Amino acid sequence: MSRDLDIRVCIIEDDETIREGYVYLIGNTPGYKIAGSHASFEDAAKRIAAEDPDVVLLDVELPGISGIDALPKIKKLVPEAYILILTVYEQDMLIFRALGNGASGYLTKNTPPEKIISAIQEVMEGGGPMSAHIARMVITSFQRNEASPLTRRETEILEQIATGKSRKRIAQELFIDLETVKSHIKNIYHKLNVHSKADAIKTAKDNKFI
Amino acid sequence: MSRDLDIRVCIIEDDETIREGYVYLIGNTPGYKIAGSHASFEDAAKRIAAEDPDVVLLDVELPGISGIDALPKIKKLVPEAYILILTVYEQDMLIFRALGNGASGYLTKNTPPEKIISAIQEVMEGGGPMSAHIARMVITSFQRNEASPLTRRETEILEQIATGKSRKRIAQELFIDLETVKSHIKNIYHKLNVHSKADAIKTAKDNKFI
DNA sequence: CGATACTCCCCCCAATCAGGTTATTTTTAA
DNA sequence: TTAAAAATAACCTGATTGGGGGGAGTATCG
Repeated sequence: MSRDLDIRVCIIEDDETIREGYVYLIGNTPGYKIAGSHASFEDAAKRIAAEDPDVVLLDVELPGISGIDALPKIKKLVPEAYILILTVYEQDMLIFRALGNGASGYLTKNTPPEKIISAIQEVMEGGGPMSAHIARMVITSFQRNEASPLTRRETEILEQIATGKSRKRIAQELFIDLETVKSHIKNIYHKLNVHSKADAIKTAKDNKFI
Repeated sequence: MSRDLDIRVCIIEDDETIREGYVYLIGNTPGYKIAGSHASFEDAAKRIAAEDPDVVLLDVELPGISGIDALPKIKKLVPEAYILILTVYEQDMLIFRALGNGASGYLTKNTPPEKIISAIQEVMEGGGPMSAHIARMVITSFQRNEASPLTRRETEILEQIATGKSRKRIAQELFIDLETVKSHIKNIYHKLNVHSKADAIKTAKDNKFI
C-alpha cells in the first residue's frame, strides 16, 4: 500500500499514556500514519508545519497554553488540517469556544478507539464528528424557549432591535407606526423587567426568547 | 420481550414507498414499534397525541403545511417526543430553521436503515444524531472568518455594540475612554464601508467577522 | 363576554450616535 | 532595531434616538 496516501495524523496531548495509546492505535491502523506526537502546543508549534498533518487530535487541557487558545495558532501553522478536539469535559462554554476557534469536530475521551478512527475518516470526507452528548448540546443551542412571555410581534421587534436597528427603521420595515414600535418596546421591558435595550437583549438571549 | 418497553416511533412522510419502507424497517426491529404512520401533518395532528410516540420521524417536504412549520405544532401535541428530520435537501436555511423549531436530529434520506435505527436510539439516550454533512454545516456555522479586516479590539467592540450596549457603557466595561470607543467605531465603519450600527452589525455577521 | 394582541396618539428631556480631524503611546512584525 | 499597525485619547458640531409617563381604539379567539 502506498504510504503517500495514508491520512497523516498529529497528536497533541500531555498525558503520556493516552498519547502513546493514540499513537499505537493510529500507527497500527492501515491507511493512517502518525505525522507527529507532542506533549504541548509549544513543542508542537516548532515542527507541526513540517509534519504536514491532515488531521490534528488536540487535547483541550494542556499545560501552558490551553488547547482552545492554541487552536487559532495551529490553524495558522497548518491551515489545511482539520482539528479534532479531545476532552474529558462537556461544558457548553468550551465546546462553543472551540468550534468558534476553528475545530472541525469534538470528541470526548471515552470515545472507543474504532470511533476515533472513524471520526478521522469522517472529517476528511466532509463530516463534522461529535460525541452524542456534544451534538445534543450543539443542537440545543439553536432552540428557542417555548415558554417565552413575549408575543410573536414583540419577539420580532426585539430581534430587530438586537440587529442594532433604530426604532424608526424597524417601524418602516414592519410597516407600522413608530409609536407602535415604542408601545411594543415598553411592553417588552415590562415583561422582562428591564430598562434598556442592552438588558432586554441579554435577558432574552439568556432565556432563549430570541 | 415486553412490548411496553419498546421505543414508540411515529412516521410522517408523504411518499408511500418510503413511508412503508420505514414502517417495515422499524416494525421488524426488536425493541422498536410503530406508534403511527401518516402521509401529512393534517392527518397526523388528529391522532398523534393518542399514539404517544417517543420519537417522530418527520419529512420536511410534505404536502400542505411543510414539515418545518409543522414542527412547533407537533411539539405542542407531543411535548415529550423527540423529532428527527428526514430530508433529501441539505440547505443551511432549512437545517437551522428546523433545529430552531425544535428538531432533535437531522438525517438525509440516503441514510442506511441501520443508521436510522441507531439514530433513534441515540436521540433517546441524549444524543443529537445528524448526517455527516449536516454536522459539518452546523459546526461551520459557529466559525469565524479568519480574514476579517477588523483588529481584535475592533471585533471586541463591535460584539459589544451588537449586544445593544451604549458606547459609554462599553467604555466603562473595557476600562477605556469614551473617545477611544468612538475612534474604534469610526475605524470599524470605514473598514466595513458602512454608516450605522445596524449596517456594521449586519455586514460583520454576514461575513462572520463577529 | 373578557382576555390578549396589535395598533396608534400625546407629552417630556436626557442621552446617544455619526462625522470630521489630529495626535500620542504601545505593540507587533519585518 | 526600526517601521508599521494597533490602541489610546482629544476637540469640534449637529441630528437622532431612547426611555418613561399616560390613554385608547380595534381585532381575534376561546
